[in-house]
Amino acid sequence: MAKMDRRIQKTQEALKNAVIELMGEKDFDNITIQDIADRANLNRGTIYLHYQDKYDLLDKLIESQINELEEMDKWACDEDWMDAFIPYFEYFKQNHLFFSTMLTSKGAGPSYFRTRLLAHCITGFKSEIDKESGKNSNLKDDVILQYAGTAYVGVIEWWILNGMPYPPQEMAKQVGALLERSL
Amino acid sequence: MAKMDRRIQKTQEALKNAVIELMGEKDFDNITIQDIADRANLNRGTIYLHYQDKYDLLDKLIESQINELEEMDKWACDEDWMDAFIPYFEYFKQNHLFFSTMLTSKGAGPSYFRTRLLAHCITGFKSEIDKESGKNSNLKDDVILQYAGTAYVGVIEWWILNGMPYPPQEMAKQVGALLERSL
DNA sequence: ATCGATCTGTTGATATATCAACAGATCATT
DNA sequence: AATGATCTGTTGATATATCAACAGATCGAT
Repeated sequence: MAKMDRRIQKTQEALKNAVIELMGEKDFDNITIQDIADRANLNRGTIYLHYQDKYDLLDKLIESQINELEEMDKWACDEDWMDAFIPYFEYFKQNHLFFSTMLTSKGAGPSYFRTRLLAHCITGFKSEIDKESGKNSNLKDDVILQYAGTAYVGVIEWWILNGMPYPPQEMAKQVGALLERSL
Repeated sequence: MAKMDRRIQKTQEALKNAVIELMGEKDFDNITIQDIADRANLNRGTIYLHYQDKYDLLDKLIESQINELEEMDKWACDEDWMDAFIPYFEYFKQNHLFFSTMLTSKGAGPSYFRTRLLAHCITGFKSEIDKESGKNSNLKDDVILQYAGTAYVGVIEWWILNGMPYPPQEMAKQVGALLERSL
């Protein structure tokens, strides 16, 4: 995601917010391209410059959100295991509308987003499994990853859908501690 | 203001908000075109497509705000004298950030905007002076208009700068009653 | 007084967004 | 089944926004 033309950024941002808003009001299948264009204050044709149809739009929106997470992976890497999660939970908080909408939406398959998010987390955890201390010598990587991944996603989901009852730092500390035990 | 290209609307809206924000932070003279472009998330060159310099920008921004008021004059015309002001005060409330910033700004001349607003109001009142009942037979139009205009603008200013302590309807009723006596 | 840094206003090539119009698809109603 | 209304995806002409680069102006610090 080097540098994108400002107009594309704005268009995508407007579309993202429009979709989030509309999905809060009706089922995704009942949302029309015209609705999205109107809400985003864009010409309908503009949408087709970037996407095939509304499903492709939703896909790519999710994709780009996941990509932002991947971007964060590169920066915060070798920090303390607890603090490493602070920026993530701050990010979740900033985009909580997106996450809560995507995690609860019924329309576009029962949370296709959840699946994508889980896959991303598992990929990210792969290189973090402790291979040295021997504590995992009897455990399969598959199992560890699935365990830690669903746990992590589950906590994120719980935190978002319950109004983010703890501050990001607290969540980062807790989740960091738990993940360190699991991996 | 028939129908404007969406892009121009968005650009102007972004610039308006950027200028409002920045004027809340520093003196207008110390604001750079680059600042405005950055805040509005626009290319600096784009500003020059529409304006000569930052002073022209401010002028035109004020101008367009006044124009919106003129647009409203056309619609709400022959209604009840009290209710006629409701949309105006709702409009003031919606744009209260603009009004409060423009009315307090020291940089661009001690409220050039106030002068423009007053001129607009006086123009609007011209056709509303009671010529029939005879109650104004001893009074000069000039004086009446200046009196009512400054009074009206003064109340708007007070209302905005004091956090809009009464709802728009209440303000419309009060101001409507007072203006009816004066004109 | 000179430097370096920033701001300014402008240019040209390019990318993107807009708008109006189109034909075909879908869907609800009659 | 026919009708009308809306949605869809696409097109072409046009308008606007972007970006990088430029030279000159301004200003503060050395």
